[in-house]
Amino acid sequence: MGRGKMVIRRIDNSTSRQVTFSKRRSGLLKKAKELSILCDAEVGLIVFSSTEKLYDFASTSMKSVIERYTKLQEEHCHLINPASEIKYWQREASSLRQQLHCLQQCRRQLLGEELSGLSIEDLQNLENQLEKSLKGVRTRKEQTMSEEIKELHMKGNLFQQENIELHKKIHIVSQENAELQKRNRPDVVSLG
Amino acid sequence: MGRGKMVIRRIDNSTSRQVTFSKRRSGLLKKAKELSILCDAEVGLIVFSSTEKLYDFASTSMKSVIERYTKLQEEHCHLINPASEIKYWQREASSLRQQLHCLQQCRRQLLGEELSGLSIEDLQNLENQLEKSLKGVRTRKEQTMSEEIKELHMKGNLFQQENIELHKKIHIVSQENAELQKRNRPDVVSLG
DNA sequence: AACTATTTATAAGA
DNA sequence: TTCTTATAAATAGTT
Repeated sequence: MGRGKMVIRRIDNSTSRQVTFSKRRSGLLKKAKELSILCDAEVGLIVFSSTEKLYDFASTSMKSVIERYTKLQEEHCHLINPASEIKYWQREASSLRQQLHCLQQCRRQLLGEELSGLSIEDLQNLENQLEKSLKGVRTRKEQTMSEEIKELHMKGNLFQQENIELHKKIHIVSQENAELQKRNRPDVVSLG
Repeated sequence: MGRGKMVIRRIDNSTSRQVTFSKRRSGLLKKAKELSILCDAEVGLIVFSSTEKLYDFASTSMKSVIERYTKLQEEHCHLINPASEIKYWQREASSLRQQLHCLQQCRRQLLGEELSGLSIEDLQNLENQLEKSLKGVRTRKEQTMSEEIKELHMKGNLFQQENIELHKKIHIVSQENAELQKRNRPDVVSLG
């Protein structure tokens, strides 16, 4: 719903990601509220932005929603005693380890390693992705370099200006000097 | 959004309330998911229907969302008497999460995203790495392709060989057939 | 933050 | 329930 068709994938541009977050967050909160009212449902919604900020809605109270939720989960497995909580964290760690493993494998492939086991299609996709990456990196590098060049030019110009001023000052001072020496010559002679 | 304008107020008719609940619930869950993906947000959504049924979505895990939420609310309050083992696993999960975050960032850079903040040297290194990766991928692709071609050739040859053999057999069999028919012709005539 | 061209969601009907 | 369709609502890109 907008000017263009959206692909649901992380928005790269940080600014538009922020803007979209703001718009969609309010839309989501509104719809959560509407659902609770229209359909007499108990709704709890928690959103953490990528900047760690919290936004939430609860039709009754978040405490009530969370309690009802956890109570329902506990009906199946009693997660109250420490033993099961340990198990929970073990499972959590295991899941995270799995994600890590997956990402590491992906990273190795992006590094051009561990390519055995990939089909020709996979390899083609990887090649396309790497070409895209390379293009992005080069664009960014050139941009950064020209920015730096611009900055160096500006600095150079400033130094040049300062140089000219300093030369002028030196000229003036040496003229004053010459003048003083001329005036002082008689004294010098008298001293000799 | 529908045939008529909606007033946000409890729907009296139980059937259409149910229908609306079903439609809007899926819409809400979809939008919650989209927000989490598009904007890299941690989202948790809990919905209890008026018939006590639970529907939920969590971008990470509901436990993680609820814990983050309650932790933020409690801010300082340490949960008393935590078995040190629980703490251990929490720390473990935290560390793994950090590693995940780090790898994700690395991966994004390899995908040519999130390049702001990198120095020219960083970008140069990244470019070199990507070129190396690309070379590796291409080499591997070509290798895989020529292996496949070789294999296909071999298979083709085998089939061709088999074909030749089959043709020979057919030839022999049909000759035998012709021979038998010739011999049997008198019998056939006597039968007629 | 406002505007609008579009897409998306969905209310009502089949 | 599921599909269709007319219309309301949301929102992506723009100013």
